[in-house]
Amino acid sequence: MTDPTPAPASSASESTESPEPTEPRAARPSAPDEALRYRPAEIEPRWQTRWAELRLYETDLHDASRPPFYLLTMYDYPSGDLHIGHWYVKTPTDALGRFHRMRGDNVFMPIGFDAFGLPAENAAIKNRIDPRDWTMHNIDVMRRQLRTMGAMFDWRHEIVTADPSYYRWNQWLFLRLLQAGLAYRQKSAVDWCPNDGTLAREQVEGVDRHCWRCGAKVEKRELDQWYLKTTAYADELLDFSTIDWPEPIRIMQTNWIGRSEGAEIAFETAPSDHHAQPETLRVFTTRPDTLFGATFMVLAPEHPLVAVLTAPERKAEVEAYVAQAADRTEIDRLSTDRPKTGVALGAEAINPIAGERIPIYVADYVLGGYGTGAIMAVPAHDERDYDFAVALGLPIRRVVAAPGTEAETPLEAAFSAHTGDERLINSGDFDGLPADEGGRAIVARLAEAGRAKPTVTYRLRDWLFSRQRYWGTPIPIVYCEQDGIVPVPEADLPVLLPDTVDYRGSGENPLNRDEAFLATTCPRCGGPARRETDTMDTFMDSSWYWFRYLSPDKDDGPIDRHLVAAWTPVDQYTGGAEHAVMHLLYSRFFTKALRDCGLLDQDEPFKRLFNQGQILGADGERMSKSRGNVQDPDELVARYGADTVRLFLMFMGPWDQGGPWSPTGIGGVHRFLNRLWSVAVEPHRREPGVADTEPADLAAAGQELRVAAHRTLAGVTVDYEGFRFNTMVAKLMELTNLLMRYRGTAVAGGPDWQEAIRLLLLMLAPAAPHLAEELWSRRLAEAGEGWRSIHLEPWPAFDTQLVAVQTIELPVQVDGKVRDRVPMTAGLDAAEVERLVLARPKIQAALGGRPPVRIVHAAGRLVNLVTR
RNA sequence: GCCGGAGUGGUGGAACGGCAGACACAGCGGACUCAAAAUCCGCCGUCCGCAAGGGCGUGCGAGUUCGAAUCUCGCCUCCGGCACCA
Repeated sequence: MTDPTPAPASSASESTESPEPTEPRAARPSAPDEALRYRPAEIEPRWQTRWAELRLYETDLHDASRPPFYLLTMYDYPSGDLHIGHWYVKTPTDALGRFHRMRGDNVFMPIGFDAFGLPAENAAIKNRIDPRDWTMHNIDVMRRQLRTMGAMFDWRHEIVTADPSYYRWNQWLFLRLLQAGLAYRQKSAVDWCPNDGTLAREQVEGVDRHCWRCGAKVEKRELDQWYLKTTAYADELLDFSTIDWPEPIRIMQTNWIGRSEGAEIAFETAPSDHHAQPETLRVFTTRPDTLFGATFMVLAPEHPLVAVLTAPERKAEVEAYVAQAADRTEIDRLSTDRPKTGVALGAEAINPIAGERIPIYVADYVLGGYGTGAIMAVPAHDERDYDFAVALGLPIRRVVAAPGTEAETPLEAAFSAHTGDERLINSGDFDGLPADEGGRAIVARLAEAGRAKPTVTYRLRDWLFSRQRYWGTPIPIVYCEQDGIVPVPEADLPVLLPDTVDYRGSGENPLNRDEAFLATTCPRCGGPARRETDTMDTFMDSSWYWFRYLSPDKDDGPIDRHLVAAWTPVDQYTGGAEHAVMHLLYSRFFTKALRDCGLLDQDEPFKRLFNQGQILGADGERMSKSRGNVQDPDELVARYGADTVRLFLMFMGPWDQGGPWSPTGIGGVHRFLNRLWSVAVEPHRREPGVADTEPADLAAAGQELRVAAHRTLAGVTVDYEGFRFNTMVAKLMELTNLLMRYRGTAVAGGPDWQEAIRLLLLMLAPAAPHLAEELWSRRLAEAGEGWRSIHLEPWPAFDTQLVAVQTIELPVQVDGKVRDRVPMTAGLDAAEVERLVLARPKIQAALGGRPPVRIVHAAGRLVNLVTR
């Protein structure tokens, strides 16, 4: 999704020098029969075709006989080709879906493309091609690449957001939000990228404030913009109680929303020669308890009262400062270690509780966009105010002190500790009150006079929704000289994006020059009107796409209420954590907004979320064509087959961890599949050079196999449930290695062997679907049974008798150090265990004649003899 | 600066209060081969020791516990997010 990978620069892949000396398909003269060799290049396309013919992955959304399981993976921006990172997200997700399906769920796993967005336009400008052609071509390439994964995507439900059949409903939904009062237009300073136009706050990254897509430095510009009222849901968005999401994401969203409780306090300005009229200056503070310590006030440079209150003799300096603040590069403005600057307005305000007159300053450390854009400055108890006061030589008055602190002890830094024991000082009637209580009392006293009220503010801003770009959903609005802003009637949707665009090599929106698009009539008065040329942020597309997947062709509404009720919220969503505060927050907002528009009956979009890690380039940097560190999966698939690539990605490490890409080890996974193949296909064969050793006890060996198979099954089941694919693969390797040991002996081919192979294939089916299917079909044919896809088999149940531990080797510690391992039957009582343990010579030696003063039993796991 | 996450063999990792290093990669040795490749088998934290065995080991330092890679506190390093939010 919204992958910022730039347009394909040049034909990329210089043939990656593989560190593997392995050549998997080298001729093996010792294998006489071609049909007995594992050849993924032959079996994988064959089964993919067969599955498609059988419509194996076309989910019947109306099948009520099985529980629905909506498995969603973030759709992709069609940047032109898949890299290994796409496989890293999608193939374990597919394994999870297949596992759920075998467990009896009706799994729906759709796929689509986030097709609007800037790279298409950048490519268009650069290469003089149509963004639509570029996008659609890329989608074709990616469809083909996605199919090589062998994933169970239901392609009948594919979505391409740049298609009018999709974006028409963006427009329809926007009109509903507008009706509901959740969309509005406002002129305001916005972050502006010279290449990419307007950026959302979230799209500006880093200390130097660069564009998240192109990296260019972001400027400020005043524009009329469309906004969506995300802030209306700030409190509801803080509630995660009904969803199971990773804690880091919940924390990031919580911080992003940034709720603070405090009070709004109204100060009056003191009448002066140049401004006799008192003005009200509202401030927001989280520390009303420190009101008596306010020794000055600060307005943000954008504050409307700056110009009003400035004394004539201060005018030049104040205006210069404001202008400088506006121009100041964002690097300076945002750097927290920059010395505080500011200038006095030459005006004073009156502290509403103390009656004291305090000077008013303008300073850029106060933000125009937060709270009221003005603060009461309490240097004694706020670090920033302290720095400012020191820089300008302003008074600092302590009003809160810990018990036992001398009230007049000079402060060397702002005192903002909060243990609950602090008391008010220098605060008139309020002296001696605990800080919390004092704050409430001060607000209450002011509230009586209408000069304060408890207030909550948020860091979260409304969603800046307009983009000055061509390649997006046109906002369905016209501007009429008579009627002003007029929504396009539903019946006239979609407002189509014109097919031909005239780029002139600039990032400026070509719609602004497109007369055929611009000129229209007012739906209200029929007079001449102009169309809105802004298009929607592409996060609009991704804010509801999972609803549309259920009924992508529905042409009388955006969503199918029945299917939505039956299938959503999404049961499991997978994708990258880079969307923590954008897509994942907008989607939650949007779901709630649609609910309040009466279109849905649910509060959250995604019940459960899993963030897989990110695969970086071999250099540890983000994979991108420009860095030349992209791993092409096609190359690996050609060499090893899709199943090996899938399994390798699962085996690399914990799925949520990611890490730098390294193909080291893929050969090991491939060898594993070859071994698995050979134990299944040629159980009786013995490799040249292997000694002829029959197990001494055939029955015991058989039992060992059965026990191992069932224990593997028990473990693998838990691993799939917990997304622990790496240990799942390791367990399958262990079982295969055990089978390998008995290959070519009398155990091979027997019932226990057959049982182990059967379970092994079923366990492997979600992860390596082609190989499992091939071996399964051979097995059925050999047994003379009719063919049935392994992917329609139920997940096997393990035998609890076999899984239960019969004998153990109990580790025995003396004073915490392991000294021996004692074999015994499981489940012995403590006395018996003790007797066995103490009889061991090694233990006696370790005790050295000292009797244990205490014996700790961890039943079945360990015994610790303590002599101290 | 604040908020997250992570530090375990040569490497990816496993174990998540109870046998540290499962499973792999790389390396070393062997079998097979005229030979090589492929395949199969074995060894593989570190130090002392011929061995048996023992010492030391999970970023550093304390602590809790019979017992800590795992829990607590304080540091260090790396990665991600936020960044004057009053």
